[in-house]
Amino acid sequence: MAEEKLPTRAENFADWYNDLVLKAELADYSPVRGCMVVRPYGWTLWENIQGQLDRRFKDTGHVNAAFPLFIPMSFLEKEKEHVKGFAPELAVVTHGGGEKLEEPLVVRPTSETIIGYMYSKWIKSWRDLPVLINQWGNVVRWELRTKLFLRTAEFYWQEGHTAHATEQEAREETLRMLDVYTDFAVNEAAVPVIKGIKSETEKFAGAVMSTTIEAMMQDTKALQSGTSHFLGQNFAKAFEIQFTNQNNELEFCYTTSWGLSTRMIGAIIMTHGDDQGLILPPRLAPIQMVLVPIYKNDAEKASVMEVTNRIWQELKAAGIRIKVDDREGVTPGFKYNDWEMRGVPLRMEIGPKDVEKGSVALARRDKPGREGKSFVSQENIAATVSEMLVNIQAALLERATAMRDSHIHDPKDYEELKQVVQGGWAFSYWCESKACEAKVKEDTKASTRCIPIDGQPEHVGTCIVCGAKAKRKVYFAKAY
RNA sequence: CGGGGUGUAGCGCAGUUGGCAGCGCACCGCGUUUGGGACGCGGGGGCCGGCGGUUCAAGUCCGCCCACCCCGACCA
Repeated sequence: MAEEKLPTRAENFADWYNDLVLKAELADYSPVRGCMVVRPYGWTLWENIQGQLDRRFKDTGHVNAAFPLFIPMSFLEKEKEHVKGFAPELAVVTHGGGEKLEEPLVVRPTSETIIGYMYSKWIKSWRDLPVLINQWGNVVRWELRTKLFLRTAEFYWQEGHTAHATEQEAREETLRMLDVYTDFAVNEAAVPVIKGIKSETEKFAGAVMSTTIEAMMQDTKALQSGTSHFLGQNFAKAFEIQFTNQNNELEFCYTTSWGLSTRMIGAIIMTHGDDQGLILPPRLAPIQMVLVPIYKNDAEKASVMEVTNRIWQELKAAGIRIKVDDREGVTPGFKYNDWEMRGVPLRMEIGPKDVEKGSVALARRDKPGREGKSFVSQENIAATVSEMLVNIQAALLERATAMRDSHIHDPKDYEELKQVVQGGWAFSYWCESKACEAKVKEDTKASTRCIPIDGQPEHVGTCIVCGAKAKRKVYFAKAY
């Protein structure tokens, strides 16, 4: 049961986040350092995320499969950049069945290698392509500093792995899946994101090009919320994923990979939550509406519960995820706070006065106090509730977008850039040199987040750091 | 892995010159309550992070170790 208040976001955003995750019962610390236990409420949220993504993957022609947790160490070593990137954070199994293993097994940090190996077995002809497979699973990366959902040693995600005959097709796939993520984030999670391309230093180990969706949290830090990589022929060459083309010539495939993890839950928390607790977007919320019956004695209870049950049936039949909080011995006020902590988007109260008047009270989670409260007729209640959930979903996206846009700046010089990244993002011309990127990081702790795909200026400009000619603009921001 | 901090009931903490291990919340029982975090009465719960030392006596003093948290370097 949730109890007591959270620290405010202004006081201490990090503590607010941690406390909220625990008190809303999304997750808990595990006895294993850096790992988390996802509790039923958090997992149901993840299942809803999975459902929406999986639907989109199937709609774009992908199928699911499952690959093993263990990967031979030698597989990782086959792609030079890949192993360099992941070596420091690998968990390695050296023993099995009481015997030392001949070759150590890596607990997968991602599955490009083992899937590449399998693809080389499965792909022979251009007729076998494209291969469009997704896997839902867990991976392990031995992180030094962890934070629930945002960075844990083990996390849950999906990883899509595709193989194509041509570079163009693989590049299109990379961007198609980035669009899927964008559509999901914006329209299901109500998290506004900017899609763009990662710099050379920020890209995935082994990729030719990494793309990302970046979201701004309420502390203005950036959160990479999903990534899609064009891997070129790097993994195809490492694992000999080859096919015979229509001219009977042997060619290497072009591959992609793309992933979105339980980190998205962190994005939702830090995008929408307030000082009362979590606020969940209705489309993903495990419980969309909680119904609190109110009564003083048995007579009132009988009449209130009659109406409560009728409305419960009606809303359930309309497909609304609803819970009746009929706990005895806790006051309605306690229940309000309890469900607000858990972020349930809408609350309905039914008391003796409502029974009398044929009304119910509705309270929107996104608008605290009187502003979010309304009294509506019991007539057509399913339509009223559905409409309100749609409105809440839209209001969350609108509020988050306004917050983000008001914290993106276009600094006029480097001095101003150093200022703005302390409390927002800078959108500036950049010459795309590692030196300038490193200088910003050194001076401000802000890194390049992405070169956005949309919204690039028509004209060339000058790099905000060194003044050299720059074709494109990039976002600089502190990041999680 | 460097710097700082904290370890006492599920959580948050107090514990004086070393002298019976406590408080608040939570939990259990009974009763009264219930439209914004109710109240009364009763109750259960401890390897005081671990190991060693000093002492008649250690939560308290000393040494070593461990764990976790925060800040840095690395990251979905």
